[in-house]
Amino acid sequence: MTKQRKLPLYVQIKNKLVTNIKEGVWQPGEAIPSESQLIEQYNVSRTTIRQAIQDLAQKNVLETRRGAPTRVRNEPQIELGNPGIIHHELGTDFDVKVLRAETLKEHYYASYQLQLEENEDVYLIERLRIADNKPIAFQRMFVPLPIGEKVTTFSAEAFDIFPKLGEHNIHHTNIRELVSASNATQYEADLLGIIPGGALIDIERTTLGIDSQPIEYSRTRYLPEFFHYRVEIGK
Amino acid sequence: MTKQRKLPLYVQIKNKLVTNIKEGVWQPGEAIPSESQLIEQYNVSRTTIRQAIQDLAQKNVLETRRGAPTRVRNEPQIELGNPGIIHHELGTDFDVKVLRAETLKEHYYASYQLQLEENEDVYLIERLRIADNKPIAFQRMFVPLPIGEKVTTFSAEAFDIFPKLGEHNIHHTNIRELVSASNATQYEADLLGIIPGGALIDIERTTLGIDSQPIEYSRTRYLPEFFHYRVEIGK
DNA sequence: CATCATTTGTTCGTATGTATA
DNA sequence: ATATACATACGAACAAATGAT
Repeated sequence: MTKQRKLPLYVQIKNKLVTNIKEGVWQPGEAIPSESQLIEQYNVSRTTIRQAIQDLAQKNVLETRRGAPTRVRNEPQIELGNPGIIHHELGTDFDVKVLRAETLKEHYYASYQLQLEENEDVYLIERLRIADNKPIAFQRMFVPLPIGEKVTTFSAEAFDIFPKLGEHNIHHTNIRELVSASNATQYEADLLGIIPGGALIDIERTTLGIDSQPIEYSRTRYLPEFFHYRVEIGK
Repeated sequence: MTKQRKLPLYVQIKNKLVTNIKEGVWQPGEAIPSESQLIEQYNVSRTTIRQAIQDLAQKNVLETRRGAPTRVRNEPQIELGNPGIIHHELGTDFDVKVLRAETLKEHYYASYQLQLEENEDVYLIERLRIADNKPIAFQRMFVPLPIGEKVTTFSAEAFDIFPKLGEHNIHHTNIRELVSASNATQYEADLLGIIPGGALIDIERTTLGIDSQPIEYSRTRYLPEFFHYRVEIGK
């Protein structure tokens, strides 16, 4: 049935450990049973247990320390979105301010990016990202009208809208980002409190839903000193 | 003297294997001696040899396949460990111009990034990237002196030095990039043919060798309209 | 095409070292 | 200081895939 009989023992053990973690039997930060306990429980050799644990420690699921019990990692980077890419806003106290939120009858480029038909409306939200009472980014976000109606209810609360969208059963699969740089326009400069022409990090993002249709196209311009865009390749 | 006596046996073995690769005793793509040969050669158990090899295999330095000899990896994962990152210079005809190449006696920040000792010298190369006879990027690259001596021989031929370094048996594992934006200084503006203050894409890169020691730290500033930095997350 | 020696993969058992609580 | 935990290291045996004869 499960066909697991043909998998190596240590892989079977590994699967069982992962299952226990996913089902919350062992909570993050908690210690899992010791090697000798697992040996008894599963009736296998120490080698087998260790290989399973080592693999998971390698994948940052478990954390081992000589002399101390093996624990489930706190931040289970279940690599669902961050394969080495880190966006990081600098600051301690964050806020959002909605500048504009309305339906657009005509916006060729946004419609194109969202792959909408001619007659479909686009919803535009312009927002300011604020950290420690200082504006650090300006965002223009375009979404299809049906999504816009939902987004507008919380666009003033959370800058990252996708966790909230998830609560409304709108999930995303792929995110594509084009990182560039641009000089602040007079409008942007006024908003961000810098001189016109100042360099901004320019992030153009397209987010795809589960059906691979775009659900968001946005351009965000960050003050360089308040945003880290870090990429790690390899390992 | 080397203090290696206190390191675990398998780590010592690992270091010896890495040394053999770095010195070109075993070329990329080539098979290393079998486990039983290594057992005889180093007079340790199979467990020890296997742990060393497994560590390196998992770091993508070696490649193991059941039944077949273990080999040194060819190109350290051009796309495999890569979560969809595309750097793309726009243009058809590319060239490089070396502006400066010399040993620096003192450069605190570069030394820190390269994790060098106080007394170790740093080699600096300043280059201009040219596309279709137009300068599109300015790069300041810092490398440890031993590597600098090799890089200098081809730094005027290839902008991407790592394939060339590979031919000299200097391989890399991890690349970390921090993408930001900055305003062109007077000097950069003159080099790139723009006005001072113009926005540039600023890429700060640290490259690690197979022994996880940094082998390059560089800052490259691109004209935004001639460089795409694209990231794809998910799937 | 089948055979077979070689090579890596899996699993057991055992012993000792070393950090933690 | 002691018991417990993980880390290192040895040896042995069989399984499974490979590559050459």
